[in-house]
Amino acid sequence: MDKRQQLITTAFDLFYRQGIHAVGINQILQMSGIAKKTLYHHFSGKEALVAAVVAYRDNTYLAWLNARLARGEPTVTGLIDALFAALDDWINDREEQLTRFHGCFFINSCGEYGEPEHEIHRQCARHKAAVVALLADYLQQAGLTMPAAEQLAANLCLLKEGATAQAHVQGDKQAAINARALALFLAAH
Amino acid sequence: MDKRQQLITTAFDLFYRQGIHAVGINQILQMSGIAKKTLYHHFSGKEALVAAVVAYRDNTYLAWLNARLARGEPTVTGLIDALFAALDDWINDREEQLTRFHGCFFINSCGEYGEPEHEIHRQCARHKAAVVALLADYLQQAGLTMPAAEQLAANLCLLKEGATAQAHVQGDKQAAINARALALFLAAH
DNA sequence: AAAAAAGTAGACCAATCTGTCTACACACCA
DNA sequence: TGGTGTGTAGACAGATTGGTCTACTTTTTT
Repeated sequence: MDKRQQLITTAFDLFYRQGIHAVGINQILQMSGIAKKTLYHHFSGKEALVAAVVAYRDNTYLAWLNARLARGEPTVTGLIDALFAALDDWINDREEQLTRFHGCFFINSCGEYGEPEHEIHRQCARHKAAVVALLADYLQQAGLTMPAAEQLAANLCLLKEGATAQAHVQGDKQAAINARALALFLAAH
Repeated sequence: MDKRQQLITTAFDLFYRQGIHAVGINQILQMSGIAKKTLYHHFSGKEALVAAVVAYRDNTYLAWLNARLARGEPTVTGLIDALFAALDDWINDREEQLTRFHGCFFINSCGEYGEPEHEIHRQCARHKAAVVALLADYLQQAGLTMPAAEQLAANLCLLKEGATAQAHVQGDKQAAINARALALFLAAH
């Protein structure tokens, strides 16, 4: 078990639940049982750890979403079903690999690094772009031409972000189901 | 020139831009030029100040939204136009009273107070419910019956949250325009 | 077998955090 | 006239922050 990876996953758990600035280095060290020197051997400072944590979540989330989309039918409605079924599972804590739902980690992080010029903020923006691109790719494979696929992917992500925010802030556990209905309605023209 | 109010607005500006936990009491005091004793005279501690800041933003935002909705035509499409025109103005920094756009303060705050049981989180949830209720009220006045008005209001808010998140994280300045197109399409059946 | 890399515990540092306190000033009102 | 409420500046306290460092051990590679 790689100590570097242990630090990242422990830090992610704490950051995701409590926010980044609310969690201290010592808390991460204590919870993971790793020495301070080891942390500073792998990371130049807290900011570097934060960047690594965001990158880790980026990978984890994209891999999960990709697997869930691949599992569904390769049609537009099939992909919409797969997307919002996945979202529903996440929101209702049926996906252990994503940790207990506390909203979107990238949106949360942008709340703490509000300036768009900040590197952490940029990383989050890149993640969101990757999600749209992934979705557009699947939609294209389902028969949509490129401008239409990108357009629909962006709209589906808008619904996804909205549902995620509502689920977290308001505790609306059915947000994904509602969003799916809107998405299917939209796709049906 | 109420010192209490000065503290709240200064704290809001800093919290909104940098996040709550990233801003210290002393920074707020220095920026507002107010003595520490005065702060602790008005508030029992930082948490109480945070709560007051959230309540302040709750009032400000609802008042602004109410004014913008009242300005529009009292029809369903007129309200949708008014809602997303307001959102567009906010995102593109044409609304000074709301401070430069840094996403939704309530979503950001829930990122820092992730547990739904936390009082700050609850305050944010109540704000979101109030927004939905305000919108439902206007939709009802536009002729919709109660269950339909509430349903549409919730869906419009889902689009609004999605657009807000996309605008902040990805810097998508046209998010409100896109969301309006979806909303109008939805309302037209 | 030796060298290099990765690990340990925890003392230590300067800075910063929230919050307390003293001592004093001004305004308002009974 | 005297009390109450609101304000000031800033020293101070105790905890915690991110980060450095020494001295030592374990693991891996050559």
